[in-house]
Amino acid sequence: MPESKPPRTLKHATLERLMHYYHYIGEQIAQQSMGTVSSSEIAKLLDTDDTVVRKDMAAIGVRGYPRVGFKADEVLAAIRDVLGFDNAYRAIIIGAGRLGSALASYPGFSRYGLRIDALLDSDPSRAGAIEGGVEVRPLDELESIIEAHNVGLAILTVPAEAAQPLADRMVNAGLRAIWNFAPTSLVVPSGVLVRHEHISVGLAELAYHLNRRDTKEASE
Amino acid sequence: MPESKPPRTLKHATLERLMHYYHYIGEQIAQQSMGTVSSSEIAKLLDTDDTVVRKDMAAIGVRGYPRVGFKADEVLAAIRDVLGFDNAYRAIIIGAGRLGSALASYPGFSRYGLRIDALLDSDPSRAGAIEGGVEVRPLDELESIIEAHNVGLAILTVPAEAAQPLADRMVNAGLRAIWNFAPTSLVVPSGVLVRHEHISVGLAELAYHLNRRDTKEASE
DNA sequence: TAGATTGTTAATCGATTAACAATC
DNA sequence: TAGATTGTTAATCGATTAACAATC
Repeated sequence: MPESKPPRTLKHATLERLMHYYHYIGEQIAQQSMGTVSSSEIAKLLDTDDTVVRKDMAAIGVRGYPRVGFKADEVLAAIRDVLGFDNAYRAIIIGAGRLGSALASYPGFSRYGLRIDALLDSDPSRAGAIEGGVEVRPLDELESIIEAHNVGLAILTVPAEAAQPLADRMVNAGLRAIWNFAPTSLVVPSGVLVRHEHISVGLAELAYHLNRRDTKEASE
Repeated sequence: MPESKPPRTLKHATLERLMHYYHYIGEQIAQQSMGTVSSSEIAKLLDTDDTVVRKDMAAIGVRGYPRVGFKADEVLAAIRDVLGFDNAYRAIIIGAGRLGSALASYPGFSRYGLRIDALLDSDPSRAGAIEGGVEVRPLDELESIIEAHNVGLAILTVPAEAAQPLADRMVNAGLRAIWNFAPTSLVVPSGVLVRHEHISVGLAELAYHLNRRDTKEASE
C-alpha cells in the first residue's frame, strides 16, 4: 500500500479557504469550461497569497503541474473528499419557526452531504406538515428519531431559553454535533462539537464600520 | 480638552471578542447583580487568556481597578460606544422570503442600534403586508426609500442571481454597507462594506469534524 | 499592610510572506 | 529549450503568552 499522506488536522481558517476555493473553482468551471487554474489566479480572487493556496493544496493532497497549475476537477474532488461531502450525513432541524423552515428548504445542504431527515417542533399540532420537503414531527420524538435514523447533527433554531435543555437531551441520545442558531451559548461534553452561528458578530462588525465611516468624514 | 485615546482600527478578531464580552457580562449582570468582573473570569469563560482581555479593555479605553477588576457597566458602556449601538442606524431588508421575514422579526437588531425601516420584495402583490412589525414595500421603491430614510445598511436575503444587480442599484443610491445572505459574492466599490454571511462555511467545519470523528473511531 | 489584580513590556510562538530551486 | 508555475525552505511579521512592576 503506498504511503498516503497523514491528513493532519486542518485549522478553521484553512477549512474556510477550502470552501471558498470550492465555490470559486466550481463557478469558474461552470462558466468557462476551463480545466486548470493556477495558485495565483485563485489567490487574486480570494484576496490572499499564492503561497497560501499552494500550501492548502499540499495539505489536502493535491499536486499541481508546473507551468500549468492545478486541475480543477482534482481540486474539487479532493475538497469533497476532505470535507466529506459525499458521506450523506443525517441531520435534523429543531424548531420549525421561520428560520428552521427556511433552512429546511435550503437546497444547498444536499450538495454538501447533509440530509435533513426531520423538522421537529414543540407545537404538536404542526406535526405532519411538510416544510421544504421535510416532515414536521412532534418534539417528543426527538430521541427516537436520533436513534432510528443515526442522526449525527442537529440544527437548533429555537428560542434561547429552550436551547440548553434540548442540547442535553440530544447529547444523551447520542448526537455528535450541534449547529446552534439560538442566541445563547451551550454547554456540552467535550466529545460533542458545537458550532455557534452568532448573528450579532456580523452586526457588530457592520455597526463598527458604519460608525467609523461617519467619524472619519466628520473629522476631515 | 483632555487628550482622548486615539481609537485605532480594531481588528475583526477583537470585534468578535468584544461582542462576546458584551453578551457574557450582560448575562452575568442580569443573573447575579455583580458590579465588577476580573479579566481572568472573562477569559476563563470565553476560553482565552486574561492578558488578551486586558489589552482589549485598554483598546476601547476602559481602565480596570487593581485588586477589583473592571466595572461591568463601564465595560458595557464602552463597547456600546465603540460599536455604535446607540446610533440608531437605518436599515432595510431586501427579499421577504422566509429568511428575510425571520430577520424582520428578530428583536435583537434594535438592541444593537439597527432600525429596520422596510422589507422590500420583488413580488408587488406582497406590498402592504406586515412582517415582524415591518411593512413590505415593492422593490421599485428601493432607491427612493434609501434616499428618503438615509438608509446606511441593506440586508440582502434574495436568490443568488438577484444579488449583484441589486447591490449595484443600492450602491448607486448611496448605500454604505451590505449584509449579504445570498449565496454569492458581490463586487462593490471600495468605499462600500460587504459582509458575506456564508452558511456553507459553518457546514464545512461541521462536516469535516463529523468525518474526522468517524475515521478516528474506525482506525482505533 | 499584604495581596490580588491591573497595565505593560519582553519572549515565544505561529502564520504570512519572500525567495528560489525543481519541474515540465 | 525557455519560461511559467509548482513545491518548499528561510525570513519576516504579528499575535499570543509569560513575566513582573505598579496599584489600591
